[in-house]
Amino acid sequence: MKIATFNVNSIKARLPNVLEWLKEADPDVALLQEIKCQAADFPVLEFQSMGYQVQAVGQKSYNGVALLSKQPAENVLEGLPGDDSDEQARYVEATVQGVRVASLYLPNGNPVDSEKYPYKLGWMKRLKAHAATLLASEQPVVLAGDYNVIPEPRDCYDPAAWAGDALFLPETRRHFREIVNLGYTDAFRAIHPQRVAYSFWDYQAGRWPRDEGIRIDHLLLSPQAADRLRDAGIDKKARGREKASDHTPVWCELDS
DNA sequence: ATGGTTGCCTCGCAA
Repeated sequence: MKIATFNVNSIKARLPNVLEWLKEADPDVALLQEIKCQAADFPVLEFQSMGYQVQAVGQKSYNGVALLSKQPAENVLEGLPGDDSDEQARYVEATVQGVRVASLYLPNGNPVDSEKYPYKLGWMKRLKAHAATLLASEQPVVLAGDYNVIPEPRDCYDPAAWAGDALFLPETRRHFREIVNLGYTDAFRAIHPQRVAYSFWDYQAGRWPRDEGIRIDHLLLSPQAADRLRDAGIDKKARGREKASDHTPVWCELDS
């Protein structure tokens, strides 16, 4: 079972790109972030014609997540539990073939002296609480998406330059580590313990041609999912296309 | 040197 996550940075602007990637990568489940449209405006038919069912949670202009699956998505949960007043479209979760999968778009948090950083940390606390609840179910769980967290210095082309950024502050990394230490496995890091690889390259300042990126898109696996982890990787090809997103897909393969 | 780019769909904000 192949599960992939991809921050598409607008599904409307990226549709040909995403369809091409889907055709080549052929994941069983594709978790998308930053669709940047309302659910009603998501191009459902294009994905259905490729054999995918679509669960989309969106809002106008910003954020938005989707869960595409070849097999039915059951018990769909829209929105991260823990704050009914949070109206940002950043979370969708469902069960596909017995695996609980989530597409999440964790808040960026910049600038750190604004209300955005406490919102990010609050969202991470809610995610930790929910991740703990999911662990108690003892089912395979895959929490995938754009975490907007650089876990370690080696996941960044220039840690010093990012020292004060919301994606790399010690407080941010500590919150991420707390979720992992509940008992989750970073799929890419488990398969490639020594590899330096990135999932995001800024459009600006020639970051992509210089391979100056950061690794912020992750798949976190519960023990029952990690037991089945066969392979994982980052698809750099998508970032090199015309009209590319600033992110590239990250994936894992679970034994059936 | 505080640069530069993309997408939203407004004349700035978010990333």
